[in-house]
Amino acid sequence: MEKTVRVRFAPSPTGALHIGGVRTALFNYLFAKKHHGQFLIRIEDTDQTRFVPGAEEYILKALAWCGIIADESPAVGGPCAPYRQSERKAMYAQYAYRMIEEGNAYYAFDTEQELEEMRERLKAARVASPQYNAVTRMQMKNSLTLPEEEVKERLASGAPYVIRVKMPRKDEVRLNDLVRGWVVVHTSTLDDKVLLKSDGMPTYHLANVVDDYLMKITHVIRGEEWLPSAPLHVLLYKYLGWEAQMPQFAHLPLLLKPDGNGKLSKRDGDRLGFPVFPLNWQDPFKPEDNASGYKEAGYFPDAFINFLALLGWNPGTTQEIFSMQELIEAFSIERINKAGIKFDIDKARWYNQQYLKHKDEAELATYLLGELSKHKVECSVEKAQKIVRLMKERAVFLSDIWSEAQYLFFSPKDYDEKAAAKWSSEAASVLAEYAKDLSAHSGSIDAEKAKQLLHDRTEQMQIKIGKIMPALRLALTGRAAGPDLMDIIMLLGADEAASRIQAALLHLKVAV
RNA sequence: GCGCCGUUCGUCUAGGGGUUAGGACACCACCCUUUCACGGUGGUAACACGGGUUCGAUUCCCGUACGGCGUACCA
Repeated sequence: MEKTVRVRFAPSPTGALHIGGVRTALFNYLFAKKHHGQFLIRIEDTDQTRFVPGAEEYILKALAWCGIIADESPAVGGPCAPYRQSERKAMYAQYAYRMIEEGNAYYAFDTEQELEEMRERLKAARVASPQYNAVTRMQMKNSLTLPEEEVKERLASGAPYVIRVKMPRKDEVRLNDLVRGWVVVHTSTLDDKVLLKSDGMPTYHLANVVDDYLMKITHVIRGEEWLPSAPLHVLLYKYLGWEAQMPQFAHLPLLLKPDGNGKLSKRDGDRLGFPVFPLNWQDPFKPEDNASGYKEAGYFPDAFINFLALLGWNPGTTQEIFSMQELIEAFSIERINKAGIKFDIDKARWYNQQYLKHKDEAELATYLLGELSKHKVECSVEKAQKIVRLMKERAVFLSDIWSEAQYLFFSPKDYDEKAAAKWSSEAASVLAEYAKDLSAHSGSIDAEKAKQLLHDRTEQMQIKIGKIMPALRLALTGRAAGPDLMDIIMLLGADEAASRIQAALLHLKVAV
């Protein structure tokens, strides 16, 4: 009988949740749901110096916006509560002590300065890997080098210490990563990582292993930046006697900068003009860390998720559009790629456009109505729906609908320069007559009628209808492009259309 | 530096010992159209390099190059 799948997303509350973190959460979620297991959120706040107020709320809110809901979390609780490592502080030390008793860890008393000196010394001696390890630890101040009496005294006096893992000098650790296959590392290349810090808090390495064990995690799905320390974690499971319960590992490829080198960062977003976070973020300490989010940029959560899901994973078919449910059904770890992914915002835009196109018109109309009431403009639901139908096929974002629709409510203040340059006296003369036709018609007018009037007019004046269309658009909207003009006249009404033409005639006369 | 991981069109990717190397985004052209967009059709464009193994390698192995990550009492 297979164990119930239990996976976790374990962010640390140091700021906004990066898009890469969202993807990691998503893959965990998809995997859990696919196997009818549980997805939990655990807050890794063991570094109190990096704690940022509001970050945890942000993370939870961001995931909720994405539709990633946890079965267990600090917010909803669960059988393994608490889900904040700071609240689990008392649980970790015992495991570190156990490792000391069994000879797999030791106390270390070195000061920061002494550690610094050691690194300098090793660097000067051109040591290949300057670290606190099986050979260098014998020159440091720890329970392996100090007389037993002195160790006892130091501990009794309350002197600060850390607990470090005693990395074997000559051994091999192997782990079978679900994405990468067998990874073999020699312990001689690993160092004596700190397990328990001098403030009594565990480091990530200890906390994550202890909690994953206690929370019965079956699969650890996390970013590739953890791959180098995975062998240490494997060793910890062994030392703690939990080998049989050790979760399987899957290390995800990283999201990389669109250009240049390195991981995708906040700076890339600022520089290239796209969000790197799901939601807007206001940093309580550093205003320069404020960031814009996909939500506020007008992306739909389902489009955003769809886009993210196909970064480093693919279904093996040509299907591109997936609902969350479809993603759950299609997802498998075997189809996760190994190579890093250069981030491409164009694909995200395309996804958003696809989703916008298929959005319910009533929903879009509600949005438009909301924007309108913000600007104190009256508009009926029916009219809003008509507008939405017109605007949505050339929109990528929700906000495009509003910015495009504005000229239906406010007459143009200025005119597109390129289009204005093509303004001809010929078109102007037709338009002057057409405005009169519209005025004569007065009141509401349908697109058919508007077209009929224009048709008659151009016929009578013997001018091709195509010649004056751009001018008409310019007069009516101030723009060079947009939806069908007759529909626009219908929406505007005959009188408003006529007066806009008059205004344009006046305004653009100079430019002739 | 050292360790680990990676490398198919510009980007995301499918594929895998014998294929016209497939799809999507972006780009270009044409069609549709009053314009823009949508839509449709078509197009440009890729197996990093060098050695093996093999009848045959883009696919398997080894190097090299390039890239990524790690190398904290950060996660």
